[in-house]
Amino acid sequence: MPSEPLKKIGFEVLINSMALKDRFFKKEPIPLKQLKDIRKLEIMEHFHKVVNEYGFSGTTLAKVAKSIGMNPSLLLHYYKSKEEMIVGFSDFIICKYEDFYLNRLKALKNPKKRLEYLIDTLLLESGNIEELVSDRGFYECYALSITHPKVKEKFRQFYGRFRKALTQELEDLNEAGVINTSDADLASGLLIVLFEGKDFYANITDDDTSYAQLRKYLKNVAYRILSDS
Amino acid sequence: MPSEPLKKIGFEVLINSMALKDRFFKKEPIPLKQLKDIRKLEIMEHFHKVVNEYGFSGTTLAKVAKSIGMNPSLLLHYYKSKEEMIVGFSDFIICKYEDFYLNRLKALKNPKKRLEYLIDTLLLESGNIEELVSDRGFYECYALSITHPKVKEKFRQFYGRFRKALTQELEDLNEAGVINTSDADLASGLLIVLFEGKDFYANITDDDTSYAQLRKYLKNVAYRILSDS
DNA sequence: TAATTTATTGAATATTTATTGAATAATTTA
DNA sequence: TAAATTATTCAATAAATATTCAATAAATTA
Repeated sequence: MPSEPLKKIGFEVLINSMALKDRFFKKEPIPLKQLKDIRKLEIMEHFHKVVNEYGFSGTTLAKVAKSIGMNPSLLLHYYKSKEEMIVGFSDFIICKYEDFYLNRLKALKNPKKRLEYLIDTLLLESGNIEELVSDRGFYECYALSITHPKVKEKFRQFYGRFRKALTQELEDLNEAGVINTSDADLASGLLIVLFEGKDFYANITDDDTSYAQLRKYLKNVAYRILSDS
Repeated sequence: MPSEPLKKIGFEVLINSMALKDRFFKKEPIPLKQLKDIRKLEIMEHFHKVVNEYGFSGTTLAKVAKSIGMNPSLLLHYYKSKEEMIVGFSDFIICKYEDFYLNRLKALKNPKKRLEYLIDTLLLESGNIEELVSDRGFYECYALSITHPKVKEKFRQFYGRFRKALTQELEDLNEAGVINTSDADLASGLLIVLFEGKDFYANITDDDTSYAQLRKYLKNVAYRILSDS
């Protein structure tokens, strides 16, 4: 029995629906409409892999295709051009971040737990989401966004949402009495700066224990600032 | 009269010696040994220009050569390969940063002035060194450093020096009584995190006044943390 | 089942790429 | 001045690039 088609599939949906991919790999029949989205996701994942290793400058359609075991021409059946793939990749990367840093927070209820989780994920955790290494793909996109209007807009929209959500969260925590900050908007800006600065730092040091100490210190700094206006 | 040849010219020297370049543009005769270094600097400056616009992926020898008005083959006379140009470019970028953020500090004497200058340059100033826009070239190099051992090492060395110098500076300021921090090393780490986070933020917002407020807030945060252990 | 749309392959292509080597001009060294 | 080194230009090249097109297979729709 074919599962009903998803109305509008973005990466948000697909990333969390590994069931589809499983069926794909088990060679079970998949409706075309879903196949399209699975293929696009598959392409993005391997694009990510290749960019992480070679950067945009070393990422060719041939390499991506080979990584999937797919005919290079097929890539251009799902993405009209390499340019479109790159823009799509920015969406993909941003989606991953948004899912990890925002959507997870929504699950927790207890204010104190929320605060702890928030600060720990943002400041105490090291490096990158899934892997231990820094995510070159992300910084490639960020660098691109500096001159690429479309990609820049995507980043600005994302960080706009990010900051807004953080501000709201801080206001809630304020209300709940677990922090005490007079300006949640400024404080959320500080958190993002600390967060991105911390991730940046991950790649420019090889002293793991010193870096761990620094993150602990950043956490304390955040608590100090948040607990007193 | 030909000026005597510089013993060992790195970018550090050349960047601050525009006199040589002036003579170059006035078509005055220049000794070969100096020409070599001027040419290499010239190539790096135009490489920077092109990378800032197109990223590494769009930067070709042809474009760089055209930007200078130089024969493409001549590029490879001064840099053996494109790879060597890219590695040289990382040096060039790091040199610029080091000159701007470290060497300038050494000029000032009065402790209070030094503190002000330090925090203002690191946290209050917006965006990038010379231009108003973020420096794509810098982030291209940073992204490259994630997978490129040589470039990574250059970045680590630089930030190692940066942090060490900051720590020393904070200890001096501590001694002079203008700040009061129990761990200058951790505090210097915090400053770098704030600094890089702030620069990162420049490109992901279009609200100039809000960004200015945030930088002012970061400055205050830094003073608060530095003035009390 | 028939018609139509989508998926996939493979070959072909025009352009661009970094790099090389030969030849000439200019400059330095002896 | 003569010899040697360096700067510069130009033409050539081999490899790789994204993209296109035609052909076939599979799935959807009618």
